[in-house]
Amino acid sequence: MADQKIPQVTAKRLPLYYRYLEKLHAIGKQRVSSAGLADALQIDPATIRRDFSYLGELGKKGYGYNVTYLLQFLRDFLKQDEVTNVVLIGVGNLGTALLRYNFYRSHNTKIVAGFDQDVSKVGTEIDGIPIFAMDRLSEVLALHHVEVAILTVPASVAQATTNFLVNAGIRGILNFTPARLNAPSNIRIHHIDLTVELQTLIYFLKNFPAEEDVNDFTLNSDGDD
Amino acid sequence: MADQKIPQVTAKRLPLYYRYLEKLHAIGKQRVSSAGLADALQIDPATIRRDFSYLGELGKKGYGYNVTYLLQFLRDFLKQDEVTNVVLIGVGNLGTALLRYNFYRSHNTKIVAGFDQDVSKVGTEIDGIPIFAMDRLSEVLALHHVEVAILTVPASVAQATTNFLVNAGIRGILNFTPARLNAPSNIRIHHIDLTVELQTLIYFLKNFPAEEDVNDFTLNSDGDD
DNA sequence: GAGTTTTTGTGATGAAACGCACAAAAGTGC
DNA sequence: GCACTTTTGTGCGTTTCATCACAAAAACTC
Ligand SMILES: NC(=O)c1ccc[n+]([C@@H]2O[C@H](COP(=O)([O-])OP(=O)(O)OC[C@H]3O[C@@H](n4cnc5c(N)ncnc54)[C@H](O)[C@@H]3O)[C@@H](O)[C@H]2O)c1
Ligand SMILES: NC(=O)c1ccc[n+]([C@@H]2O[C@H](COP(=O)([O-])OP(=O)(O)OC[C@H]3O[C@@H](n4cnc5c(N)ncnc54)[C@H](O)[C@@H]3O)[C@@H](O)[C@H]2O)c1
Repeated sequence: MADQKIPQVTAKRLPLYYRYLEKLHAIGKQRVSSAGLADALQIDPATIRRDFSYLGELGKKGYGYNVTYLLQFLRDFLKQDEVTNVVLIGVGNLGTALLRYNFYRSHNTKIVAGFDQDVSKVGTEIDGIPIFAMDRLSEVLALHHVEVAILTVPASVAQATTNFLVNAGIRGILNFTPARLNAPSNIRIHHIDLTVELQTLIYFLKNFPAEEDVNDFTLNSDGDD
Repeated sequence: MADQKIPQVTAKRLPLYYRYLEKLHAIGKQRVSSAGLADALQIDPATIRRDFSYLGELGKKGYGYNVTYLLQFLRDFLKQDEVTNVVLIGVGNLGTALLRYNFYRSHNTKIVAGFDQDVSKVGTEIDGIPIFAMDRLSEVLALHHVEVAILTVPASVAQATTNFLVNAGIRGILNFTPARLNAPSNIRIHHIDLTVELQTLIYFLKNFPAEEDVNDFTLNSDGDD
């Protein structure tokens, strides 16, 4: 793989570009400029060009970017033809919504199984996705080559569940609980804290009424966050 | 309001501090150091001290921070005693999960109503929260002094719905749809793109297997914002 | 109460990301 | 095929955020 060090923020924007290019391709558009992308995605055109420049010289001066070529390039780069299987732990309100939302329909990610402690849920299916008891975890991970888990259990059991997941071989966790999880440093954890997102929006609204927009993918979060 | 310019990232971390201080207070802890907070929240202690320093000199050298005092200070600063009413537009899978999750239980934010186009949903209640038709929006906003909306409609109607919301007086939108919304610059929009979050996690996992953790609020950055 | 330890608040430095501005290349029009 | 327009790729200054490192202050110890 010829992927050098791509800045974190760039890696977060690539799926956005990819998604919009799919849309352009679907409506038969042949070419697009950084300015065109900028309008649609509300990202500075220079930032977009810089992002692409990390991947190579993908455009042509005076022309812009060829939609089909760029789309294919990003598909390869993001490995969009390989399907990634994931599991979901905690089939409650939020977990059920995520199971029902079929990521696979529009993306290369598939939730292959749900897990829950509640015996009344075990053995059922949600939109064709089977729900298992926790003690079947290792088995299912091995069968479907799963390394990523979505965590939607109550915060009180989040750490214990994490330990269990790590032990079973999970390497990445998308954590929806408000708990800050401890795990070995080779385990990648992204936090999505919906309560904080809402609180932060309200805070900015109350305190900086007429500020400019700020893109906010999870700083996630955020992170990123 | 004695709030100067607080860095964006700091504003996103304050609710995290607040939440943890509540927990400490509940178990009767009197004092906490930046190192103690750092351990629990996985944020560098210098960053934490710097964050607090924007708000004033809240700690005491050689002692740390008084939990009760700091909690009260943050409560005031974040205006945690004022309840903020919000509405939710699009009572589908995700919308229903959010309605069922009572933000109010642990925070100062209350979803007072849901709205949906689907007549079979209008007139029902979810956990005591009434669901209205879209044409009742202005009325409900005025009644409850609502300025913030959570948007969980299909992406295809997201822009039209946004226009409608802005027109009705909404000033802040927490957008769960993958659409990039256009709105006047005085409207604050935060994006939470769950698909991108998942894709980004997988990307990092595939390409940088043994990297260090990166906080990702939403930014979530958000991050993400 | 003198000496030791703890811990803050912040100056200084570094790292990451953003976006201006422009040369160079390619396309378009006549 | 010449003049003009479009648009990329990137050098570079700016902004934003993270973290080191340390003096100063307060708290403990005995
Ligand atoms: N629902 C939301 O809108 C929302 C919003 C913000 C944050 N969250 C967070 O997301 C998480 C899930 O929220 P929810 O509303 O879906 O809660 P929920 O109670 O509806 O669902 C939790 C599920 O986890 C299962 N569970 C409990 N202990 C378990 C264990 N040890 N192992 C496996 N499964 C277990 C329960 O049986 C239940 O099905 C919580 O941490 C919550 O704080 C949810
Ligand atoms: N469910 C998830 O886990 C998930 C994950 C990622 C992104 N999303 C995004 O969140 C949004 C909602 O997802 P969902 O799974 O809840 O979808 P859904 O189809 O279950 O719910 C959408 C709801 O919006 C209502 N609606 C449709 N048009 C409307 C209009 N013009 N005005 C008012 N209401 C209208 C529908 O009646 C429905 O109740 C989508 O944009 C989706 O892309 C959802």
